[in-house]
Amino acid sequence: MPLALIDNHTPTAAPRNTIAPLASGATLAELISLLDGSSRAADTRHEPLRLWRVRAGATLLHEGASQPWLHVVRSGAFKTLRTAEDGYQQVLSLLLPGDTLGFEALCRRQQPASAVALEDATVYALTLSELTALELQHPAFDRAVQYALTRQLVRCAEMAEVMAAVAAEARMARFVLWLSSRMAAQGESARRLRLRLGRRDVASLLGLAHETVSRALTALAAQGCLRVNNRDIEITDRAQLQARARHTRGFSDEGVPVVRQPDCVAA
Amino acid sequence: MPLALIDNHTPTAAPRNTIAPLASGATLAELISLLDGSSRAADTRHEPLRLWRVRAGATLLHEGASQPWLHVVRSGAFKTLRTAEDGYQQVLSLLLPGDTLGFEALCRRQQPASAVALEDATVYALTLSELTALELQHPAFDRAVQYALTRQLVRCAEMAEVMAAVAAEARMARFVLWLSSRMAAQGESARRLRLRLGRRDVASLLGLAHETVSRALTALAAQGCLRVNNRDIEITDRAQLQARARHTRGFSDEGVPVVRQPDCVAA
DNA sequence: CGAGGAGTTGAGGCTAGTCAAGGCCCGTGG
DNA sequence: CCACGGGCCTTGACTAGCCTCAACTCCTCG
Repeated sequence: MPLALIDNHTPTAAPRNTIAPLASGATLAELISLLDGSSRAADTRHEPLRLWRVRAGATLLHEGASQPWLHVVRSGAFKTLRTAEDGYQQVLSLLLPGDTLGFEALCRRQQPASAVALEDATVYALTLSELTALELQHPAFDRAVQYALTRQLVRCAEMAEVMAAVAAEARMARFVLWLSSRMAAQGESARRLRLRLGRRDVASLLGLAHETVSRALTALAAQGCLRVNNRDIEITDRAQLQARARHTRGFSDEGVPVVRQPDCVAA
Repeated sequence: MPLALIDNHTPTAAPRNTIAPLASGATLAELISLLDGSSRAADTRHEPLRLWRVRAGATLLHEGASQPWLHVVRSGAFKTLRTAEDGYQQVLSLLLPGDTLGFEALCRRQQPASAVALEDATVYALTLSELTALELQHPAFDRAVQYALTRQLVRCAEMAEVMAAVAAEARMARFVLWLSSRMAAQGESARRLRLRLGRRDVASLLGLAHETVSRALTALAAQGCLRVNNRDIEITDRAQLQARARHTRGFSDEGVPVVRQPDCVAA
């Protein structure tokens, strides 16, 4: 059933189908290795997994819609966003291959956020019942899903740490470092990376004005930490970039001894 | 239950055992209902689940330690924090009953953050192998764990939205509303709530100066949104508080009715 | 070629961080 | 018993960083 969902981000008519099923056979083993980050190409069994191609700019998930589909990003990138009642679009996260999409529906009736493809992408598409059935049949898949979910929890805490930086330059530096580590985890270069988001989206994600994002990037470039060309960033001095990331306003250094006490428990 | 227990935050030697096993028999059904938020008291089978009592101020999880224990908060509250190399303690999250603790170890060798009890608490304690065994034996438990993990993902996105508010007063207002909704989900009052964190911890969590937190609270109180007494907060005008939460700098309340979609489905 | 969006840069005002002092509540110890 | 000390919280004054507004350039696309 070739269902063609149409994105609504253009006030004019959407010309082509921006989301379409992909015929290529996808194996469960590939999905599992994608979820838990391992690169093992296990069994070659040919499970009938649904695969979708999503065009850049298309909206895969619609905020507020009760969405029956659960996704895992296979290639490409997405941003999630919530639109306030005044129309402001708050960017909430950046999703890369291996990340889950729409699993929030497991505990909420409606999707809490929209998901928009930042570039052409492919995603696995499962229904809730398919997910539970696969989990029951394949314990390895079950663990892989848990692995992916907890990994995203870790990512979330990392982003909280990025956001908690008080100074704009530090926040920007932390975000670049965070993205770098994510790219490294994907097997891509940790030095040269591509900002998939526009300045306005980065600003929204970091809670800054987009002019401040631009200024922070040029400032970091002027200090020799980065080389910036539009959305392409090269980290030229990682150590100094990390120093800038630490730099909270006023709190430079304090020798606070860390108390290390084991609150132990008898087994 | 009496809530005004004094915390022993003395950095000197911990006198007594601050974490101790609890003999009370805990059922798997109770844990499942705790995880997925339902209140059904299902089967009365007496599974030998480990239960710990944690004194206020005690550190349940140590950052960096390879921790074999996975926890689910049964009562009380925790904060998670990461200490930077300069000694600054960054508060990352606030955990309440039903939240998981330490599951990040499922995809990381080390605990990414410490967890400190804000008040006397009880937690379930499982080893990784016990978790997987229980999940294999009891599909309901497996789904409950997934439910809890995705719920925490949703919470994480909510916190990102709180943090993304540019104005300090708006950020504070959003945090109070967020906490209120969490307390309501716990079955407690959404109007009168108790900040479990000190001003300094709230400031750290929100990325503000603790003086700013204090000022924002008094400002919101002066506007009639709140009544503040130390860590006890009463929401006196929820509508105005929500208006303040929307208030991003410059984008004041212009009546721009864009799209009015139903906020939530019944029950 | 014009339109429009994205990015950059500058000027100015105001928020919020910083430093400092004081009040309050609790603990300890004289 | 009260003085003392050390937290936590509050308030004030000052200042700097960031948001706002407003240009301008560059690039893409129709």
